Amino acid sequence: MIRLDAPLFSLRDTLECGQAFRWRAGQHGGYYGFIGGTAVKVSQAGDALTVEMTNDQLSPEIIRHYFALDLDLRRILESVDVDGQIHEAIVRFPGLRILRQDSWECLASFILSSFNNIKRIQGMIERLCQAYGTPVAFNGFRGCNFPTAETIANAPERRLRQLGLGFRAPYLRQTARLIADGKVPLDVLKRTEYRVTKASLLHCAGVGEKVADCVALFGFEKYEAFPVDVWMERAMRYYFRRQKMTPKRIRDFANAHYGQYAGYAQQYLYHYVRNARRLSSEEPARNPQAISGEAR
DNA sequence: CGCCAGGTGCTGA
DNA sequence: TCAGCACATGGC
Repeated sequence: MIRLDAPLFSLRDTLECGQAFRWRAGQHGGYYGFIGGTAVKVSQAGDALTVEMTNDQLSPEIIRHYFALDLDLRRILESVDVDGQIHEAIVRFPGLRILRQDSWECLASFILSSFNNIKRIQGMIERLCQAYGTPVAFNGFRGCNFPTAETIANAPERRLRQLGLGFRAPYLRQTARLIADGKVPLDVLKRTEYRVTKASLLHCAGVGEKVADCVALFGFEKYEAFPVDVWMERAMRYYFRRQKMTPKRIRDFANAHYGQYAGYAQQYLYHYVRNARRLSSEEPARNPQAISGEAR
């Protein structure tokens, strides 16, 4: 068991804000999931973060890095706290941090996310892991870690469709082949600047502007990235009112408005409009999912 | 039962 | 460059 000091950190908001799809809440608090292929149980009490795993395979440094506890979140939030709406989101969900996920898993996951809902994305990924990942166990927790690009690249498209991946099956397979063959070098893209990383990701099948930004933000620490989906368009009505909104205009606006950590602002707004906007009297939630679906 | 979901790729103007 | 359309599937 490892204990870490985790000030200004919310495990729940961090794991349930939709950036990662494989964490599961345990029966008695805490979350089960994987860090770097190791099965773990993570729980939080106050500013103390506890990570349980088989004979402490992961170092405190690895864990601190995964949860981005080394970043000065207070300073980041101050830099994006530029208007009433983002301020509300920050006040409502302080401690939400952007994880440092495995880049391949992140890329694959967000290819599956397109034109889809989070519940089903989770199921698809789970079945993919059970079919092609390697089994890992920890106490009563049994799971499979995420399959490699090589494994997916060699999986028959028909089998992937049987897992319920639908029309995304060929996209995932083709992209897995690109990664396995080194045509898109993920390790290099960690070190390149945002524009370069995103441009490279756009070569992958099933990766458009939005998915590329998600992967840049969640898998490559590119905090300028501002993924625009339907929820973000809803949040942006606060600024655009009746003006014509296109994803590109929204991204340009966000980078100018929030600055170099626009991606952090995006994640706070995303979580906020999906979970807390209904607390505001000005605009009642129209989508049922925002009320009953994944709300607490 | 219809609508919606962390969109992308393709086509034709 | 951009609007319009098909795309698999399941939760609600």
